[in-house]
Amino acid sequence: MNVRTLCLGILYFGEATGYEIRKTASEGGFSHFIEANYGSIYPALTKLTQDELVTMREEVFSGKPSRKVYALTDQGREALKAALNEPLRADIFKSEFLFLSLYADLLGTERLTEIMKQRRADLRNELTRLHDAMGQCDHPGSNFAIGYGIALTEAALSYMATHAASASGLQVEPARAAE
Amino acid sequence: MNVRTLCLGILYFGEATGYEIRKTASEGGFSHFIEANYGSIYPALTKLTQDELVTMREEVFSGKPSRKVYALTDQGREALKAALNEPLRADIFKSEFLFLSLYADLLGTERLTEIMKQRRADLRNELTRLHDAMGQCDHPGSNFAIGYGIALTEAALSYMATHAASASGLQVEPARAAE
DNA sequence: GTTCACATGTAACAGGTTACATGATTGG
DNA sequence: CCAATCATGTAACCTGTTACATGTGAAC
Repeated sequence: MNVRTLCLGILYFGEATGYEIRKTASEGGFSHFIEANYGSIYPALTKLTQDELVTMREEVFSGKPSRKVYALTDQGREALKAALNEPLRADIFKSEFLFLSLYADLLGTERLTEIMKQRRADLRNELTRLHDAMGQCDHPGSNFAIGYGIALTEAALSYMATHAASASGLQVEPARAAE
Repeated sequence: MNVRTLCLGILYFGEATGYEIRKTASEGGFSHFIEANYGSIYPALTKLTQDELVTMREEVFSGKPSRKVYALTDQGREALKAALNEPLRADIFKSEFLFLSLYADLLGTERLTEIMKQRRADLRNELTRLHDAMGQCDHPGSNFAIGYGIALTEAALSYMATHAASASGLQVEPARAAE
């Protein structure tokens, strides 16, 4: 799923500026399964406007920075539909954390425990963020997606809790084997 | 984490060909948190050989396709360590499936149920694959990573099960609201 | 007065993906 | 005989990331 479709998708819920689109994608309820930054969003919006899939209205206030508000056109809605009907791609999951965990014996206890601690903190933050997002919206599709995120984050957290001991265990094992 | 580090990491567990590295990354126990294909692996291995982080030995059998077996050098092991000690990047998770679920009302019941069914099948397959991988290795780091994958996949599956009804629910909701 | 949130955009660059190109061996 | 698996590699392309560049208003 490319940035174009992402923009169309977010604009489906209502008009927005590039700034707001990025915020929704990187901090809002969508952020756990989507990524996008300015460098890709702004050019995409320009292109989308040229293609007449969105309209742009510039709001200028004297003194204030002007904002460009984008809105979906009928063509844009059709383009979104078309994109949604294309063959579904598999999820992408890349985790440096899990990659690192494979090399626990190269890492040293200190860094390893630091990493495990950090990860649990990150997961707790993510969970809070998701609960907030859930509270702020009653759209059924969003609730399904956010609920999914909550379920997985809770599972991760609980796995970390039951395997906290393994953090050191991972590291000690090779030495034990040598005894 | 780039393909270079990935190659070093896989070679840490023993020598391998480019073909085998790709297989480990895309089908083996690592595949749920890593991705890599030939187009990036082969050039990376060539570069790594030039930089003397790995050695290459060509095995030629008359009639058979020759294979190039790569192995980590001491320098390579150090480079891996260095890479592992760099600041840890956040996980990347992108899901077209969850994105689609936001637009259930645009999708039509047929496609929606099809997608939900497919996803549950995919998750079951993934779970089987992970259990197999777990059975085939007793390295503690790998077990931690695979166990993590199993925990999350099970959570996803169980979420799908309890929200299977929502598949149609998602779709029906807007219509209900209009009644 | 300084930091944070709002707000837009460009350009160079890195990185990886897809498709192409080729060929042997093994098992059904 | 045909499909799958083993096996290597290139080149064009796309896509997105990072860093840069700039400026206002509000809150603390």
